[in-house]
Amino acid sequence: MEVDDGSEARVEMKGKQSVVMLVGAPGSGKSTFCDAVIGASRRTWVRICQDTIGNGKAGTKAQCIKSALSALNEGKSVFIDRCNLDREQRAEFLKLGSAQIDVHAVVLDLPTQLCISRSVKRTGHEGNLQGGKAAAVVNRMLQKKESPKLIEGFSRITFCHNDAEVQAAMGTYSGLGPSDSLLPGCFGQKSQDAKVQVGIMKFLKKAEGPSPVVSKVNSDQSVASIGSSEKKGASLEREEMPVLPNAPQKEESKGKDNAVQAIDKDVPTLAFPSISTADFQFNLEKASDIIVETVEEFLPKLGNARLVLVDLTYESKILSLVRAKAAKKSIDSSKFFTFVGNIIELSTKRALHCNVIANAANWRLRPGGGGVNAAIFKAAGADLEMATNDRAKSLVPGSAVVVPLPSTCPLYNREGITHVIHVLGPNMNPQRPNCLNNDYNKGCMVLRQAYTSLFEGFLSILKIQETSVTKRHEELLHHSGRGPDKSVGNGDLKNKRDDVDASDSSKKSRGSGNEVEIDSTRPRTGNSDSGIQTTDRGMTKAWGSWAQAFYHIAMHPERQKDDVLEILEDVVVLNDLYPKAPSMRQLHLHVVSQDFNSVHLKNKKHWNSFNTAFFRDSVDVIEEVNKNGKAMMKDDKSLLSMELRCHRCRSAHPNIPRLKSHIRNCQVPFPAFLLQSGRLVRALDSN
DNA sequence: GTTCTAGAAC
DNA sequence: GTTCTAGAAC
Repeated sequence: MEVDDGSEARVEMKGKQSVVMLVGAPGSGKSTFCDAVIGASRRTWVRICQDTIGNGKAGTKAQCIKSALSALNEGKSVFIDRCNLDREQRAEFLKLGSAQIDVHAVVLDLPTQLCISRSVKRTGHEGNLQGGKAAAVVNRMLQKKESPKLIEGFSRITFCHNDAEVQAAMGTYSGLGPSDSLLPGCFGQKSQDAKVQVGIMKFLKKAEGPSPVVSKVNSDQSVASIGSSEKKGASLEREEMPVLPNAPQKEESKGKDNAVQAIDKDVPTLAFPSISTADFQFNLEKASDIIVETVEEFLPKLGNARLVLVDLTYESKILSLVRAKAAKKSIDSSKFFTFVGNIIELSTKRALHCNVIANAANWRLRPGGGGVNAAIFKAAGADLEMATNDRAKSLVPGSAVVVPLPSTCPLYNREGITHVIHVLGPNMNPQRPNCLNNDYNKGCMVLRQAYTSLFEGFLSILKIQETSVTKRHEELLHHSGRGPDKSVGNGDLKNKRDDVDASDSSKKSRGSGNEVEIDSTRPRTGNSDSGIQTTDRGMTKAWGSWAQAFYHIAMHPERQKDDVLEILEDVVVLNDLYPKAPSMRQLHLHVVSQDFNSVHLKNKKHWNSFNTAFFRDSVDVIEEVNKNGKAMMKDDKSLLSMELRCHRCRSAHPNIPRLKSHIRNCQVPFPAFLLQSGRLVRALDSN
């Protein structure tokens, strides 16, 4: 399996071709997707659209196949731009695949309402699906849809549920050079309740099979065990993205596109324009390198926060360069992606919620001029001018200044933007003051400084927010009646964040339950899209960042090639990240040996997690699932602090070193319960 | 989950 | 004084 590491690793043979089948309802953006990739790609693509294939009019599936074949024969790659919603429709096109030709699916699974509203609104669409009929047609089609599966013959399937994911996928395909190929596998699929159980049971059946996996390290006997990391009421459900109580439909009635799920509103996001490439005429190739490199450097520091490079049109050269370079570096596209839209109306017009935006400012920090600077100052009104003036009077190239927006500011009210970061890049335009005269040595350095200052500014906002949220949490816990401290310096920022929290809460609480308090006080960083889980008792639970490792692997197994042994549709097989099996988020099944003589087993909690009732054997869990449909964890922390007893002879020992020296020599047979029901599986021919 | 460390236990 | 544990921080 090759991995895109930015080197030549992904090159296979000369001229690897792809057939990419778009899967989605009318209005889901299939044609836009194809056009964006074709416009930016270094590979030759042909879009085959059934709506136009008959001399500009609708044609047949057979005509599409014929055109696809001839394009493939010419060495081109092909987009199949038709709905392809059910398996039967897709089957014919899958036959186009071969050893040299991968067939991929890109599933544009956007909200039905959005597809309908786009279909209804569109004029002159090739498929002639306009007006009121569209809603009925889209609805009917979506009722019949079957999600594509690898088993149909796709080598890669990418699911997109919102605009951001669509643009990330565009970036991935735009970045493909003529001889590149993408990793196989299924990406971005959301779990569906019913199917999940099936998937897990399939996996458990494998473990029950005749030749269970045998632990490779110093084991004399092995047992397959199941470990769910749920502490309370664990049921065998795969993790899925938490769903917030208010689905996007509410706002759709206002006629806004709601492509991005409500969940995105909780993710701190910086939207920034390309600095210096417009008015200051900075070289695009160099600028895109600097953007991607600086982003790559900052992403690990940003926790769950996102960076989004924004430009006005799909034809934007800088966006496509950055998309391609970011894809080549395998930058996490959920953390950094490019986005088409106007930076001052991303939330209301494009459903991308950004709490911070960057302004490509001028050195005097004055409104006017053109482009982004003029637009932002105009949209923010006098509030931004005053707030900026409080912070700084001018900027040197390569620096940035963070300006909190007062709550009266229209950008704050309408778009939910809490801060603007002004940033000044190098000027390469001889028509403008302080031109660098084509000195790109200096120019690149200054541009890099500019992005660094910008991202550091964003980081400082995140830290202030974190402190404020934690503080609020503490206040709630202690039922403190006093107001927030009015400290000098960033005191106004702190208050502002509190305002934001309050407004978030009131939005969420409309018509929904009373989980708002927990939601609005939870830490905002470090738990990302994944760290909060609602248990079946309606409580929310935060996972520590360490416990998320499996989640990240499960979501993106292709990025962990050193640890991952096998990627199946429902299951990832990997070497333990920690030599001693950890309690992690994500249902996982361990292979554990019975010697317990490991240097990594260091304390009481370690020992007792394997040698008390806290430990659930896979045999028992499977039986419980078969009987009750789910399995429960032992909800008893005291099990982990019990006295230390030998797992063979049950003798008690005062501390870990004494216990360990005992178990090295204890030869008493294993207790009876372990010997029953196939709990112990013998490894090879040793005893 | 691991690492670090103060303080308990020896 | 050294060993070990338990809790906090990561």
